[in-house]
Amino acid sequence: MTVDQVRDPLSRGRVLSAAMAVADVDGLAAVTMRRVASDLGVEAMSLYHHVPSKERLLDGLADALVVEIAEAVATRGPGGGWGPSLRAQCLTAREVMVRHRWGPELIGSRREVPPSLLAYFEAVLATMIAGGLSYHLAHRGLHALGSMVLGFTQELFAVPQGDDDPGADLEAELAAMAEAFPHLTAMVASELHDNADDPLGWCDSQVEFEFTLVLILDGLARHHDARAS
Amino acid sequence: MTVDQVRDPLSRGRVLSAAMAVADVDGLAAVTMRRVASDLGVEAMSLYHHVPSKERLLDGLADALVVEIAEAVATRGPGGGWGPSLRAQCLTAREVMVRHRWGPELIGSRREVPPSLLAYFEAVLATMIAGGLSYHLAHRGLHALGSMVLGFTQELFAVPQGDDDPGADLEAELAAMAEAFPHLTAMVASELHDNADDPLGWCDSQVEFEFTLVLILDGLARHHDARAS
DNA sequence: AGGACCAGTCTTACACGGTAAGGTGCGCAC
DNA sequence: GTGCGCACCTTACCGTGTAAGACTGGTCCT
Repeated sequence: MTVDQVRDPLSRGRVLSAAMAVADVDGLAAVTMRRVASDLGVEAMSLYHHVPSKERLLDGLADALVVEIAEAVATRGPGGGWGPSLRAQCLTAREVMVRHRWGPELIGSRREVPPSLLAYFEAVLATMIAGGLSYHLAHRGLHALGSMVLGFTQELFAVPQGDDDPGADLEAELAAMAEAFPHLTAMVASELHDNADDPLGWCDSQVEFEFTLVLILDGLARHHDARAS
Repeated sequence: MTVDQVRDPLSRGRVLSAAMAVADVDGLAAVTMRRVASDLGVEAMSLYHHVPSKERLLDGLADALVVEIAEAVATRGPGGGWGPSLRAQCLTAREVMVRHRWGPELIGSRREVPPSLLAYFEAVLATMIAGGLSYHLAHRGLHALGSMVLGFTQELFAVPQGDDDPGADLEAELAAMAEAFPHLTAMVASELHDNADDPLGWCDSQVEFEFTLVLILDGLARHHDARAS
């Protein structure tokens, strides 16, 4: 019979959406090629036409999560100074993470940082720069707040992959990135300039960790002193 | 032939050690019943006499990790005031996490907090109490520092499991806990007392998150102001 | 000594996971 | 029509966790 309705043709996006739905309902462990496919009314192997492997599917899922965060954060109005804005942005990000409880587990299991994290960082960074913070301080703030929301021990700026294209249009790529993430590229440029003697040391996660640690310890000390007086 | 040497008899501890060795060398994904068994010169099913399931084995692995952290932290001398001591403790904890890169992924995947986390918290808390911090402030510090080191979004104090024993010796258990973790129990008692009207609200992770967030934002603001002046 | 018991290990077997290889049917260019 | 190619399906394989039960060697009672 030709009563079969025309099936809309599946796509990477639909696969990722289905995977996210499964994770939301039944947890990350339930995200299985067969399960996702079945939810889409399709066989498992069909997914491989839109996603190269399960590991990449999970990468995509992580990225989709970060996109959701970045979008939610971007639609936060400026509201007040940079402090309150940042606060609102972080709380929004946390809301998304809480909505998808599998977030930390998934992100923790990825070897590389989801590309869309750059968009999220750009938004947060823009707020700090608009508030007049130096690039250096903003960089540290990014680490501190990033680890708050995402729960990191890992390197934040581990660039995903070595290039596979010969790098002929590497310049063009950099230019595109500069346009998409102006504050981020400006920040990296500034930090690189300040660390001209040690170009690899501009982003040392141990140093950033200690900075955040001191921030917290100082904060606790001030609360303590305030009550003691 | 009886040339077989007497094999030392395997045990939960040896299983966990082997699992940790596998994770250290080849990552968490390589921790497989067959692989762990094979490294012990044994068949996979033999592990089940010492560990009820793979999930529980991973629970045990997470706990072993936290034990390592707690022990490393406990052997840190007092050195200076509470501030420097805390700093040293947190850096030590981080060292262990960095040594076992699978730590965040594993902890993120556990539904419940490893029991030995209490020992670690007790050590950190003891430092704060010795420094004169109030139980309330110390509680908040515990959250802030705990999420720094372990990368948490999850509830820290989610008590593992409902009781399976009828609770006849629940009192005895509480007494034992009070002896093993005196500061922790005192803190909980104090916080419960302060929240007598809402006994469930003494530990609201959202509130704790916001507190830590403000700590960081205030710290950034002070750095900014210091440079502006 | 002889047999019952038992804890620890191995063997076998199954269901379920990811995915390689190739088959099938539909829409389109000529 | 005929051929092509894409999107999907079928089949098959190997690796995983683990249930069920068989095989050891030792220990304890009698």
